[in-house]
Amino acid sequence: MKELYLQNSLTKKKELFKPITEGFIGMYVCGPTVYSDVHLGNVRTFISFDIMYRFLLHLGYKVRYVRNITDVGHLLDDGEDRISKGARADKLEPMEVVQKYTNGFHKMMDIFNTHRPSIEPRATQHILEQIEMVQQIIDNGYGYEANGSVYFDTLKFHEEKKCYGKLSGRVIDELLVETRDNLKNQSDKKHPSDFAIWMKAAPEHLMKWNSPWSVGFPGWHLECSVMSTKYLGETFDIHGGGNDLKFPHHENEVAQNVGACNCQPANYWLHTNMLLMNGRKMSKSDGNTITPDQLFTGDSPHITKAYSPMVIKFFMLQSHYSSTNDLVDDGLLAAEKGYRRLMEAQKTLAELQTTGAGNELDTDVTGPLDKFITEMCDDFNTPRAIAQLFELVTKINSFKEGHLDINKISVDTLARLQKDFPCYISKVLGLKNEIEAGNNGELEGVMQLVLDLRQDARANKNWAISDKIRDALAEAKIVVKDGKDGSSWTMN
RNA sequence: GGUCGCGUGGCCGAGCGGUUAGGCAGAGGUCUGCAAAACCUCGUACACCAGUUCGAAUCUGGUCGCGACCUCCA
Repeated sequence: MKELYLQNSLTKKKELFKPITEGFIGMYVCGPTVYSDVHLGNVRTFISFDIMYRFLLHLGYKVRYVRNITDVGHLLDDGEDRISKGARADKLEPMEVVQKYTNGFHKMMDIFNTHRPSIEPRATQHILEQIEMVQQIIDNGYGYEANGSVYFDTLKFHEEKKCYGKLSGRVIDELLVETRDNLKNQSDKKHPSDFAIWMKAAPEHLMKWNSPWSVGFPGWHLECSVMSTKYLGETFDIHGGGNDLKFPHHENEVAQNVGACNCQPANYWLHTNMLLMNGRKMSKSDGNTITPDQLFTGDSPHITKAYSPMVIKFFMLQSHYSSTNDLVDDGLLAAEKGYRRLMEAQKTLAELQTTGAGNELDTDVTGPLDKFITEMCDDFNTPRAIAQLFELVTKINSFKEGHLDINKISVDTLARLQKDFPCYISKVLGLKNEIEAGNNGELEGVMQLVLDLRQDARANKNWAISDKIRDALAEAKIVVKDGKDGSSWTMN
């Protein structure tokens, strides 16, 4: 199997990937909290992990991809549960809220052509296991109960295990100082950096369960520790999430797992970077935000036109997952053209044939093909991998135009190109050909007739008729291109 | 305030000690009835200042600017 290198947040180094069990990979990614419509930033993160999942499958691994749905315990600043807030706002039962936005999330991820995870567990389905882990943490001496809530003892944990803050680069002494002001209204905690693993519920709280400590609900960080352990084991291969989750969420997750099982949950931690818009983080409060639907319809002051899901996805893949990605109209416009050129080349490629008389140009084709995989093996470098695809676009077009002699590549090489090029685009990068999708059989027949008539006019040098047909079609968003071997058309 | 990261040609965006990133836009050319498309050629960019080095966008220090996290966020 090809060597794969990953940038590991835990060690802050790029490392050769070694799975725990040869040929198998366990991957856990923190999923969304389903209390409102999906944010575009979520979309980028989950597209990034989908690409990783797809590529690992392509390399031949058997991957168990677990991505949770957070449906309890994720609190707002004022301490209110996000789901409860959504329930109040929409006048729904909490579980109706969860279902509504889970459905919406799935629909959006389908629109962006991502795979569903192998397992998609919900926090509320794992209350028993969460209670068990809380008990384990208490038994190991890292949890303490106060007024019905249970807290994780970060100071004791750090004194014994010396690893609190390793993932996020925090120093526990600083954490104690920094959050001192917040201590006043959280006096149940021994130390300000301690965090709740079980919370006693107020009487009006909508979602609560019985436990040895109180009628309450689990802490947000706990659910991921529990569900990753349940489905992937105490130690698994890859844990992912947005880099805004590094602290406190992932740091606390590590602490809980080490505290409960005395082992690191994941060998490799991967963090995706944020999606920006016009150079600033997307934020609802200052209007610097855009929804997927607004992008699809063009209904936003930030963009000049509508963009299709695949164009948006292609735009995102042109930057590396660990870099910020700045969503700007010019960038989207450029991505749209590049994406179309890629799709056109795919169509052109399907029609190429070679006699295989020579093989002088074989490496021109196999080189970029090989390099695509090499780049992807280098921490999923999609921008560089896509650059290799464009090298091939030029080759494909040159073969078609006759600028390069197609008979100078072997039958096998052309066959490989015709198999791998579309495979990399659709299977590895998950890009669908939206241009093709707009066509249908009936239109195909009509267009053939129209182009035949126009060809007759051209043969008679009747440019007036010929141009009239072309202009009228352009009005209907159909672009006619006159090539050497007749005319072709595409939907614009 | 603390921690971390970033500043690349008109725009997006890779690279992270010597070798063309790539896409889009722009200029010239080939082809074509014209156009479009396609192909070929082209710009010689790395915030600023100082240092290390035979050699720096890439390493070190400083300056300025931006961002993320520290409190809910993918």
